[in-house]
Order: sequence, then C-alpha cells, then structure tokens
Amino acid sequence: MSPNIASETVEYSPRMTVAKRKEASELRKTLKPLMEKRRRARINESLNQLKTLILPLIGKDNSRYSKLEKADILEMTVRFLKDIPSTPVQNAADSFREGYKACLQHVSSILPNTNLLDKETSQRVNEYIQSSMASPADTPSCQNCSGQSPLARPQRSESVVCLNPTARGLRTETTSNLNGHPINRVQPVPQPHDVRMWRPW
DNA sequence: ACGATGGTAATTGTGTTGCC
DNA sequence: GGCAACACAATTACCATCGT
Repeated sequence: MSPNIASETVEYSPRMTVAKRKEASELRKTLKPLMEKRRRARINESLNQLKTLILPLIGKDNSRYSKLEKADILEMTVRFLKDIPSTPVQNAADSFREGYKACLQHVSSILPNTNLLDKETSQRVNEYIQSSMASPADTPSCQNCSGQSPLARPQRSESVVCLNPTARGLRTETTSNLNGHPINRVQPVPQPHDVRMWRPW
C-alpha cells in the first residue's frame, strides 16, 4: 500500500551480527512511529477529501462545516450512500443512464441551496438539466459500458464547460508524498469550450 | 518453527472548547 | 481562571502474514 515506505525499511540479512541486528532493531523502533504518522496523515487526507466531496453532494455549504468531526464525515457518507436509490436495471448501459439521471436530479435539487455557482450559471445549469431529463436522447452514452478500459479513455474534464467563471486555467494543488516532499498535482479546471453541453464530471 | 514485517487496536498525552 | 469533556495525535502492544 505504501510503496515509498519500503525504501526505508530495515534490512535483515540471515548472517547479521548481533550488533547489526540490534542496530536494525533500534532503527525499526524509530521508523515505526514515523510510518504510523504517515499512515495517520493518509487517513486524514482522505477524510478531508471525503468531506469536500460529500458536503456538496448532501447540499451543505463547505465553508460552514470547516470544523467537522471525522465520525461525522463518515456518518454523512454512510447516510448518503444508503440514501442512493437502488433501481433495478437490465444492463450496464441502463445502469449508467439511471445513474446519470439520478445525478442530474440530485444536482438540480441541491444547486439552488448552495453558493457554489453564481445565480446566472446556476440557472443555466438547471435549464440544461431540465431539458436533458426531458429528452433522453441527450443522455450521453456510457464510455465504460463498451468494454473500453477506463485508463484508455481521454481526460473527461477537457471538454467540460467551466461552471465557475472566476476559476480559469489550471489549478495547482500542492501536497506531500510519503517522503515529505511536495507533489504538485495539476488539476485541470473546466474550460468554457462549449456552452451548449454540460456534463457532471 | 521462527523471526521480520506491516497493519491495526488499545492506550496515553495534549490541545481545544464550553460551562461554571 | 479552573475544570471537565471531548477530539485528535502519538505511542505502544498485539496479531497476521510471509520468507527462510
């Protein structure tokens, strides 16, 4: 699970002297808390990500919930997942369409209650959602259902309409890898290529 | 069978918050 | 300000797995 940690692990050779063995044991003792610290950091980072993902989905304002307990985040997520309607569908394509529709409905219902988008954009998105749900032909086909590998698919966000007019270009997010070195993650921000088509991803 | 190793549960220490 | 309650981080102990 933690590839970088392996490089720091203590190596025990079969013919280690007692002194070396002791030294290795000591080294392990010092590394163990470090590894545990990184593990906790990973947990926390994922929990934070989960928080930023789940709050908009349940229609809560991110800024209002800056201080949220970990248990709350998990509870919210569990509740949200349980609330997702499980409609029986025949095949993967139907499943995709059902999910897409449910997603549109959900976005449509929570969008007015958030301040993620300005009023005009929010209205535009809602109009699109309504028209999209009215005409099933507008529902995009599932790229994953054709047996194509997800890895082989193009970056989805490349053709997405920019929902937030204030956010332009690429956003760089800096995090740390397991060695504590910063990683610059370049996140593509939606560009306003095609105003006609909006996709939830 | 045994020791090394990694993962996780349990325990302990510390900071924060709310109440009196 | 003092105190209790709480949340979280750090540390320690234990267990499962794997390689020899």
